[in-house]
Amino acid sequence: MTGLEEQEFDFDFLFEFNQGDEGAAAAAQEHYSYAPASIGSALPLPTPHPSLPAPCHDLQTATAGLSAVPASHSAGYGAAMDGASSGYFLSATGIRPDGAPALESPRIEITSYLGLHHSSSPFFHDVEVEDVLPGAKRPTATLSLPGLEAYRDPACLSPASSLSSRSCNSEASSYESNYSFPCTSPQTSPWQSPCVSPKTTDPEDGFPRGLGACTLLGSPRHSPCPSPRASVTEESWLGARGGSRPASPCNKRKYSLNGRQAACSPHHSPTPSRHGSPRVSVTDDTWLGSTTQYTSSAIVAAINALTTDGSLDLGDGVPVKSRKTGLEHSPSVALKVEPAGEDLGAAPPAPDFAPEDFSFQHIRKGAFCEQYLSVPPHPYQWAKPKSLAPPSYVSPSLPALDWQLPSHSGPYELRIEVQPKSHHRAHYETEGSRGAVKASAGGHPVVQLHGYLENEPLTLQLFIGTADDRLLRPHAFYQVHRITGKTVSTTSHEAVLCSTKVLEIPLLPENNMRATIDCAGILKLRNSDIELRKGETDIGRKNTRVRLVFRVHIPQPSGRTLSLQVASNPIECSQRSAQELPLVEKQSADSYPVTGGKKMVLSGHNFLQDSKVIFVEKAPDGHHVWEMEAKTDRDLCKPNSLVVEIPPFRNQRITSPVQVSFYVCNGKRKRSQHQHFTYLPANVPVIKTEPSDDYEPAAACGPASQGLSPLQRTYYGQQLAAPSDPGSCLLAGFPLCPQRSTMMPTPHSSSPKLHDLSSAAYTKGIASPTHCHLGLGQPAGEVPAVQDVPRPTALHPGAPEQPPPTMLPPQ
DNA sequence: GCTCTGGAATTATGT
DNA sequence: CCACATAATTCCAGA
Repeated sequence: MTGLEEQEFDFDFLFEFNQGDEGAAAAAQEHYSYAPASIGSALPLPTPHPSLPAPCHDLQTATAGLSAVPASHSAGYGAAMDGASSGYFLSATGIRPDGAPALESPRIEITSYLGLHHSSSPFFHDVEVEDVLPGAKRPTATLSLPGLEAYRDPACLSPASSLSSRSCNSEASSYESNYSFPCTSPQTSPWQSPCVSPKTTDPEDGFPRGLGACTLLGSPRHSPCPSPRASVTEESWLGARGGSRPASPCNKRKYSLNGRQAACSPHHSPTPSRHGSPRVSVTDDTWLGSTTQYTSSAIVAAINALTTDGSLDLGDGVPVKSRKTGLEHSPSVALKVEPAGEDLGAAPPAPDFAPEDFSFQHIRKGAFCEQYLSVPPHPYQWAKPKSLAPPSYVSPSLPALDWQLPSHSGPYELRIEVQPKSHHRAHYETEGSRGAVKASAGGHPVVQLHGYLENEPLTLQLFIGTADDRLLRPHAFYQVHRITGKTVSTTSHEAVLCSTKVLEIPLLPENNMRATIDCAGILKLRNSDIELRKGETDIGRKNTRVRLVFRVHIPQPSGRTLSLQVASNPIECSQRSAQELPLVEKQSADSYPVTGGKKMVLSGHNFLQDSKVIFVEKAPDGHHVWEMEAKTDRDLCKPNSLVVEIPPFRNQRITSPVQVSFYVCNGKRKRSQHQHFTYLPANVPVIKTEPSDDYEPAAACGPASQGLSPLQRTYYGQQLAAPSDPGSCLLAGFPLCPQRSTMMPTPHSSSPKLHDLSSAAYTKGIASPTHCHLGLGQPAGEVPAVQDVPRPTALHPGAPEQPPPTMLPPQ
């Protein structure tokens, strides 16, 4: 709350961070040989990388931009990163122009990358692009280009997405150590920074209320596409694509075969990691494994965090297709897409806002964008589109999208009053919009900021986040899609942050800081487009659950900005799942003594009389240690509810809580996501204690307990710490989920908790050395709500990483 | 004429 | 390398 506290937090955070970094760094080095030098230096790099910024189009441009901008934000981030950093950053920042060192590394990678591509040929397009660009820059530029295009813009493919989310932030988040740090980090930082930098420093000023500005710079890439789809008029796409399908598929496959490798190699060069199978990473197992890696990932994360945008993406990430599309489509894209206006990119700021926009919006855009974005004209064709890109502003100071933020702090609480339906069929770029996300009871989700008594309107940011067990972060395969039309009553504006589309919705005092979200649809990006991105480690297959993530940035008297965030319950976005797969939305109990026997009511969808409920205990390595089919009451089974008897745990003598999971199975491969459940020692009181119990045990037990992932532990701990939450924990019917239910946000077990944490809690968690060592990024996961404007960064805890073994989504 | 949808054909990917 | 199953994408058509 107060400044003091906040400061403390930050402080702690930093402190840890540093430690963490070191550790991480060390780890990283261990893992990656190349890393050492590069990493260390790299991080600092913050420098922008020319390439990055470049948004989109032009290398040149980008470059220019970079230098020009220097990266404010990078600085900020940088600081965060290196521990020492702060100082470090500063210097860097100030200096920063190019930070030679940093650049170098990136460049190198890039170059290679390019070269590879060319040679590899798979990505022809890229080549072309490059050609366009002046050779000199190429190295850097190259990267950017890809990214840009990738970005989707145009038509592309997954424009937005492509980079999507993660790029910036996430990567790190990504967690996976696999990454090629080398590549990534360097790139990332550099790039991003560039983006940010522009203005970075104070972005805030510009933003009035917290918006976020966006950024686009980074966006450059975005811009291009930003919405390509979003606005999408898909038409363009269609046209462009021609054989759209072919394209993607083809590409994809190719990639997988060649492309990927090719790509990898290049990229990899630096990094070995990525190994070709990014996909792998996703799986649970992977995670588990990765856990150890945290450190490295943490580093990466940090880096990413620092960098605002996801440079990586751009560079490598972009799939060939994208490029292609970009080239091909861009023209069209530019035209069409944006006309709509809204979407980003295209149009200049003005359009969107138009009448509706509020003054503040205008302010932002105009001012910010321009300020920050001063994007040079684009020489190249495709450049145009990009330039059009919207104005997003990135404010360096604002927390990266993959940072974990609390939902409440002091008097403020950002709450989802009406949750979205658990199913929403996302639309592809090739399709028309499938409408806005709706509430289960009809109507639309509603979000409200409580405790805000000022008269200044604020901006509510909305983006599509992940719904797996890992820390919440922008979803790489889905983007929010702005819906407009007569049926939409809520004004909104689309911006792109680090390749993640963000819908900005005004929160007005006259409306009690409450907003009905009837303007948000969900766009599905082709897996093939995203998976090819350079830093992308997540796999799209079966990764169809998302959460709506809302953020609000509240200016504080002290000049800092308090950022709050809440995530909705998970939303299944695939067509098939909506029709066949069982889905558990709620469970009447989150924990129970090992004796079992209690009836638990599951609410959700697609339950059948033949549905089976399987309880599973996984070892840290992901292997199933125990499986038990629970008894279900067929008579009470309804499509939306299922009564199951909690089976006795295999070990009746546990002394600390053991986390397991269960899922509903309708046959063969029709299984729901795993739901968390905690078995308590026989004599432990069920209800309230849970959190605490879990926590302790977890800590004590260590991995063995397995069930508890680091994250969870953290969460629990946090909860405990936070006074406020505790109550919530109990939720009437749903102990575990309390948060969900109560608070709202969190869908999956873990995340929710995070959100709830109070700042204090937050701090706490982070602070604990333990966490750091663990690598947890978890702690890091959450970031202090308040940030100094200037400081942007910091910490990014970045490291989100931590994947709890258990948590991983099963599927 | 256009958007929103539900359904389903095709294509891609994993085993 | 083929066949089969399942997931992902693209198309269609009706409201």
